[in-house]
Amino acid sequence: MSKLGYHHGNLKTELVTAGLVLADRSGFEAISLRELARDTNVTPAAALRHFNDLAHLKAEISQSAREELARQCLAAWSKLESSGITRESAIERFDALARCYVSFAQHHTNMFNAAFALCESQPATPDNPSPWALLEEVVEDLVALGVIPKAKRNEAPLTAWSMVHGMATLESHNLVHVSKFEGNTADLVVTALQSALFADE
Amino acid sequence: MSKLGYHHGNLKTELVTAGLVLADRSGFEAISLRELARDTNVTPAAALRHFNDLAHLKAEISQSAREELARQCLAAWSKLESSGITRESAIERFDALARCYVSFAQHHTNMFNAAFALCESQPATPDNPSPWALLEEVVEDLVALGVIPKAKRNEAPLTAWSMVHGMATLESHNLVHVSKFEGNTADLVVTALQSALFADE
DNA sequence: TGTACATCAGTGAACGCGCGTTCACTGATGTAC
DNA sequence: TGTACATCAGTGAACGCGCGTTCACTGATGTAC
Repeated sequence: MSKLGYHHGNLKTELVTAGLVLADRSGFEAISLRELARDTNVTPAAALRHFNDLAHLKAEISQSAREELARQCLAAWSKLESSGITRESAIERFDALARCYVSFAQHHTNMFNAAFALCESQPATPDNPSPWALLEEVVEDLVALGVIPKAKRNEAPLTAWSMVHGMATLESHNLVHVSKFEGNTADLVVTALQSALFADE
Repeated sequence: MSKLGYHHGNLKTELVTAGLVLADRSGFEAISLRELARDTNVTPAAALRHFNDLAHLKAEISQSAREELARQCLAAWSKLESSGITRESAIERFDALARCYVSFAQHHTNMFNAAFALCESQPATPDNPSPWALLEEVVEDLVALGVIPKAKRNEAPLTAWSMVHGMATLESHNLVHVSKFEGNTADLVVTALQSALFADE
């Protein structure tokens, strides 16, 4: 929040933000150190005072995209009418998470690809919030409430993730159009997962 | 097949092959025109006599990776003992396809990523063989044999693809280890899909 | 409160590099008669 | 079967570019006394 002083004050954060914006507009591959420096009105070398190299910066940008995905899912939850820990509310949250994940890939294709781009470095801190953590959480609730049988406890989160992530990936790569499917892909995911995971009764 | 003459004779094909090898070794992003020219003992400009630009060449390399995936699935089918058009044999083929797809991503990570990398161009001809076409084929068989109910005919292929492709993607991005799941991911996919798609009886 | 000084966070110039693509060219191949 | 000639598929040099990273530097900030 510093004025027009010599010191920027917030450069590290702004570099990541600029990277997210650039990735969203032009794709994760378009990110370069010099472009980010231009976008933040700073010398290229200045950026390297906050990151070892470009790879580390890109890793944090990718993380930031994952966190944005998780934040959108949280926002979708907060709009739900039901609450508490009933079966209905837990199922509703599960569905909302799956729908949000898929629709994020549909509507923010570049950012979704950035979120799961291959990176040469690892971020310094864990994702917060984390899409995977949200999924684990809601699946645990469903197990606790008996919606998902205890026998499936270990496998259920990964089953759900691969289905959801798979459809999201197909969406973001424009591969759904390869199939002639003419329906709502989020619905497809939700019903398939309910058949695969939920208890019969 | 020409000798050491001035004309290469097979350059177009060899460029794609060299690209596939390079992608497998160093990743799809490592592909450059000059590197491929070096690998085929040819001048960079020579490559551009066969492709408009690097983007078109990369698109064909990516296609070639998809075709390799499809070929491996076909090879897995040919090893199956059962044959004919019984329910058992169709289910076996379905399972084998899912397993092969996932295990391809596990064991040929770079090539799987190349197969579904984002490309700026489209290949000139359709994939042959095509992983998606194989999947459609076997699902159609399962519908015809009543293993998958007719009501699910339209959605079944995409459901199967997103599950299989999702797990494969998670494998190839080393994300399965984020979950603490300690089992066979191909088994997971197969059982989940059977629950989601197959008729109850 | 003022001052000396260490540390922090930038500048700006320069480096070397590999890249995609272009161009005029030339040797090899294939075809018409 | 031989020859003239068009076409094909390479060469090799050159272009301009944007890149990541380095370095010595300097102005701003914060701290000890």
